[in-house]
Amino acid sequence: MTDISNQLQNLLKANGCSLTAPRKIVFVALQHEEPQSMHDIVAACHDKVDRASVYRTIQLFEQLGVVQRLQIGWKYKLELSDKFSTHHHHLSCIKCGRTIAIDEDIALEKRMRLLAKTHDFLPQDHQLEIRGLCKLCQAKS
Amino acid sequence: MTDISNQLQNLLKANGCSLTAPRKIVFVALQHEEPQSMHDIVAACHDKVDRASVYRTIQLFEQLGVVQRLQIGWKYKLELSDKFSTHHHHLSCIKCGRTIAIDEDIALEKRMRLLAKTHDFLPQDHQLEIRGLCKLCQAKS
DNA sequence: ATATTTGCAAAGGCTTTGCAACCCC
DNA sequence: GGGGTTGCAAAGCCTTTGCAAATAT
Repeated sequence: MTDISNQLQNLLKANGCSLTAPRKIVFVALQHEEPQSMHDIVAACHDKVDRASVYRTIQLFEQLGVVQRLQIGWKYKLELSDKFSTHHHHLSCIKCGRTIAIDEDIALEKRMRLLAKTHDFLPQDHQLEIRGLCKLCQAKS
Repeated sequence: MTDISNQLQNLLKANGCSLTAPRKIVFVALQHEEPQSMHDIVAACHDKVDRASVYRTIQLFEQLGVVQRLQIGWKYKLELSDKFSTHHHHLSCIKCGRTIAIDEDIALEKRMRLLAKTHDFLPQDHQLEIRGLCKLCQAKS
């Protein structure tokens, strides 16, 4: 068992749940470069996990902070949260719909912490989406 | 007619649409301190605009950049976009669900522009959500 | 007069739920 | 054995669409 799925198993166990075969399959399906729609994930589990179970698993994962929802344009997508992948932000192209992940930026994170502090807010996690045109789509227009 | 609804009318006109009574009502419903769910907006238009027309109007407004969707926790909400309100970001409390708007922060915006630039990305607009505990909920725990 | 917009009702999708069978500890 | 899980099918939402009537320019 890999480190990461071990971590998942522990997290589940700590909450009285177990790492079952269907959950493993959903977890693997989530390991994808770009954020995916629920439809994508169901498709990626095709014939192996029932749609309802995928929904239930995603819901559980979200409660445990394994997965997070992103608003990409007009629809939401899912991806592993920071605990299970590296912290990053998104550039999403309004033309081709592609999402580019960008690494964490220390200066940005610092500034955000400061902002939260000025509002007596205790930050736990955050999400940044920059919408615009990607390099390829700029070239096309 | 106020400046702002004049601006809306011009924008609609420029796209071959008109500022009808139902659209005005939806626009007014959108002028709310916190981002609202579709359900809230339909309710705010109660008995005056049909649900389908609210959906059509919101869709149109989104295409024209009047309205934007936010992912607040597990559901999306709607609010007027920067053109029709001041640019800001959100602190959303994972306990009480309240959303606090925070003003634009020059340093942050600058940093984001830089980030986009390093990725040859042409930014048009962005959205930041910081999740955590608000002052009141921190006090409670 | 013509094109746009609306309400109503019905269709379509997406998501959740009830329940019996199944699996894990 | 007992609680957590799953698949299946059905129910429930949320959202979109077709169409005739109403409205705007």
